Amino acid sequence: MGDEGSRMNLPQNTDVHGFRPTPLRQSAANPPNQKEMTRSIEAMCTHGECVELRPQQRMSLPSAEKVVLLREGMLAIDAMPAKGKLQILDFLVAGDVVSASVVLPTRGASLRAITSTSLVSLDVSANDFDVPAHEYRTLLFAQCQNQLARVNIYQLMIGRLETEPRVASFLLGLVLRNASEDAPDLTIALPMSRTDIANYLVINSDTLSRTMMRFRALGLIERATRHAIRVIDLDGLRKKSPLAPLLSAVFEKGGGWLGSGFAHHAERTAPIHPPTARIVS
Amino acid sequence: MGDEGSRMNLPQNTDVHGFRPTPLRQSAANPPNQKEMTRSIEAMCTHGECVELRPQQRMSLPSAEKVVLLREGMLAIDAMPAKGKLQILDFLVAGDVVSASVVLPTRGASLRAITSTSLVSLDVSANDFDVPAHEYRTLLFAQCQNQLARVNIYQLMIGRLETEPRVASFLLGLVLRNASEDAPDLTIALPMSRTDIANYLVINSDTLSRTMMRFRALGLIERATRHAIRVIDLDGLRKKSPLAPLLSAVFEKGGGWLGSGFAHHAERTAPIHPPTARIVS
DNA sequence: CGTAAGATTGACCTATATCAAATTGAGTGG
DNA sequence: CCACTCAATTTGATATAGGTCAATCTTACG
Repeated sequence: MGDEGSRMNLPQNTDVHGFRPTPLRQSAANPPNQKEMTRSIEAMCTHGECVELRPQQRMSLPSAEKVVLLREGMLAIDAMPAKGKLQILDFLVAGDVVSASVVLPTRGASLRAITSTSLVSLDVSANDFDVPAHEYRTLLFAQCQNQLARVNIYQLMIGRLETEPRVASFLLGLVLRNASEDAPDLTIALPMSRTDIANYLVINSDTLSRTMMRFRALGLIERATRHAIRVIDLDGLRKKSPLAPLLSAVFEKGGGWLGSGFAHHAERTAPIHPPTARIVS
Repeated sequence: MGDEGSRMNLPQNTDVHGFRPTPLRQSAANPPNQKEMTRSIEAMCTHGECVELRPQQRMSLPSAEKVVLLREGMLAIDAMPAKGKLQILDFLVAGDVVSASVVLPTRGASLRAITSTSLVSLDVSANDFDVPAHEYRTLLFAQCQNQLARVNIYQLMIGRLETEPRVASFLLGLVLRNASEDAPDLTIALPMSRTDIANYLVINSDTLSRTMMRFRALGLIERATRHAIRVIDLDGLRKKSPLAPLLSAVFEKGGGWLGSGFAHHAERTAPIHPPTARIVS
């Protein structure tokens, strides 16, 4: 298909959403050479089909032999375990990959763009490009490990935590992922709607709203815009989340468990307009 | 350490639990040669440290460079997201592997033997044995994919399903994994306690009990022994589980999504005595 | 048999879901 | 620049699934 589909003249979106394509991160154990990896990815990209999606545009899941690499923007993985009950399994950011095994063919499962996104669809079995098969395998393995770690945190979040700890953990994860020690800009972007967040956390969006408001009343956070909040009392937030140590270990700079979380930088987040939805593929 | 630890004279346990060490299964995409794989595993085993665990014995999680391969028996992966709230992330059976990335270092996370188990601890970075590095990588990757698929189902189960569908899905998964088309023995073993199951499903054990009783009253299942139930009305069970199609696709013989589920054969399940707990390592 | 851990059952209560109404605010057209 | 419109969010009122606690009941095993 090439990169047809949806690359029409978006007023200014192409320039507005603030996501830089970041290189894939590796798992802590056996970290392959960073520069090498980046090159591999570039090479792989030239062999895949590029697709651009506009906000709220959907895409079917990659087939078994395919792997989708997100280069820019934010994607949601939607699933529908029970009729009418949407669950968002993950928010993906630049550098993340999706393969069929990451998202089983559940009824109603699909990828949905939160912001304008740019992605490449690669063929897993095609070993015949510039990239050595070994490197390629390593990359996939690293990503797989990565996904597993993310999924683990998610399991714990939606498993036994009550609403407050759950929301706190979500926010904390976002902050830790973004914050740099020197410039503690604790603003986090939430390009997705409250409903999306609620579906991710497996709570009601009303309940989410109430909880966020309570956090605001407690002086833990404040609202920057509708799609960005600033954390005021980081320690207070930590106290609300039993997963705080785990989140630090995994997401924090230097914590070094692995990279590539579901967060992204906030200061570049500008107005995001979700125009029309359209189905691709 | 070799295989010291806990191999004292258990009355008859060593002979009683009915788990055969099964070969690792592969993901559907790119399935490596089965016989080759089995050989790899054998070879790898000779290079790892073997450990035997008795029921309820605990073991710390494998360190980052290690991978634990379960050869026989059943293990639970315990985690404690919030103080006092145990969550069982997975039940592992012969052929499954655990690595650090599969279970993040959460507070209170550990492996616990449900039945007597036999396992090997392998060093991921040691590429210098009989097994070609390539094969080894492939194996790990396949297992990783495997885990991801399992984890996905789990997410959907504990995510948005209510109690009945959740329990039904759990049972259905177990049945589908065991049943062979010709001899539909719908007996499933539950070597773990109700509390363990409840902690896996993230529901209260009281609620689990009630639900199971309701299923029994509805004629969906009947109790064989305390640690085994028989499914009477498979279709009835399916109707209770929105995940039925997914479970079929993943676990059913010939469904061919992948192998290695959390279920195991039931007819060989004999009295299981959980004697004393002990901490290893 | 006796005993104790595990499983079932009942009574009650609370955290969230649900539903609906009120508010906000981003995009639009004058 | 302002009023207008519609969707997203917040907030209030109410309902309920499932959690909690305590009292049996079962069953494995000494």
